[in-house]
Amino acid sequence: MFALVDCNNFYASCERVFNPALRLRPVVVLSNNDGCIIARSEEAKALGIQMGTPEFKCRPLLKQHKVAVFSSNFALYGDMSTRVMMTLAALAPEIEVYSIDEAFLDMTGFARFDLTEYGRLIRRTVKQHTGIPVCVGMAPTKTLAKIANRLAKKKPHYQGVCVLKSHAEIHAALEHTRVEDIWGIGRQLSKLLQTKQIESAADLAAAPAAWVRKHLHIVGARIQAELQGRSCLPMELVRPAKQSICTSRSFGRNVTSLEELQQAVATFAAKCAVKLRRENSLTSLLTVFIATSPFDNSCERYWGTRTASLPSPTSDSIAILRAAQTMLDSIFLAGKSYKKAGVLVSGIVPKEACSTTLSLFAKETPPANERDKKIMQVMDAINNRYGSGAVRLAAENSESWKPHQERLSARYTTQWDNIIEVKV
DNA sequence: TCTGGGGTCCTAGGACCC
DNA sequence: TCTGGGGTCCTAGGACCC
Repeated sequence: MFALVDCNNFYASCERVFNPALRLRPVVVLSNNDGCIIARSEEAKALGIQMGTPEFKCRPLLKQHKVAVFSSNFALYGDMSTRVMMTLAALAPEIEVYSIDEAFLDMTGFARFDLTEYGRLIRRTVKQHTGIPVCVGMAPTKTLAKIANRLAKKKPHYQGVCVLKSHAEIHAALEHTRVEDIWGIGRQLSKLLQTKQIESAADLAAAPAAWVRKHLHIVGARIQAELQGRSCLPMELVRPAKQSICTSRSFGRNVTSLEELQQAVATFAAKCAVKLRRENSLTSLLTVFIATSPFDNSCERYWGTRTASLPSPTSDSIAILRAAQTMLDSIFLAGKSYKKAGVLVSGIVPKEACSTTLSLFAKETPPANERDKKIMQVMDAINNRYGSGAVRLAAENSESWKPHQERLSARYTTQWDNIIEVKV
């Protein structure tokens, strides 16, 4: 058996934990740059506010119902996530952290327990330790556990815990689940399935296997097997190293000058390098992109992108930044209003794998490499102790392009001097 | 005025190898 | 009339996830 534990309206719930007055009010959380609504409390959902709606489009509604609106505060959500996961890790032999607000638990060996009762214990414990409400779904495969979790959330009579064990329970759940609500079936595949009159999860489970394999490929075949109770997706206990790392932002206002783009790209490049070092990885491929707004109909959209391989794999902020700046120069077109930029590193290799690999043509000699490595170590150490941004490269600057974050709550759990902001 | 960010996997097709 | 068989690697594009 697998359990899927999923936090309810996670970002909105995080804001509520530290501001109990919000318990009686609808709450929404915005995406970066205060653009779209990406999390809603139950009350906000009841008002008809849709996921992904631009904030400005529902501003009157938000105001009318006195909705509490927050900028996204990832320092807070990330830390709260860690606390939830640590609590869950103590409640099961194995845990797979699937996303910031979800984890699979291995329930093998729990057969002699009352699983529903155990699910309630999980809910109570997470709520007590962190203040975050969660729902629990349990079933013989991950895909079925996802379905169980969805029912636990949607049907009040489950009281937050749904266990699908017997054939009858599973079949009833599949009949009440539409194909587009199955984990791994998105908009396109749903459309295809509709044309074949496959509308419920039960229909998909019963569909001819050869047809599924041909049109939904290997991924769809796996989903079908999982719906039938054959487990194909094992627990993944260690997170594999990332294959690519991207840092990108929409700008708070239009940016036209190369200088401002250079500052943005430098900031993103340096952030990618920090993420790489945290992963103990090196990159060998760098992509830089800049883009105009997709919503501005007055001019044609420009998406400038360039990818280049680096002379040797690196996680050095300075080396990555230099390469990124050169690439930016080659895609910059004067006279355009840029709304977004980003840096992506790929071709990632583990640090140990190439500690001794030197480039045949590299300009820097090994002593210079060693010196730069030490600089990065010192920078990381200072930033870990005194907060990120305590020291940074001079080229990094977010004065002019900084995204909007006008309704940011405090970093209640990661910043000492923010603790006093707690209001009861 | 105003519309997010960060990932993964799979497939098909082309280039290339012997 | 007629031109093998079996691979790998890379990339672009599409689909999906949170």
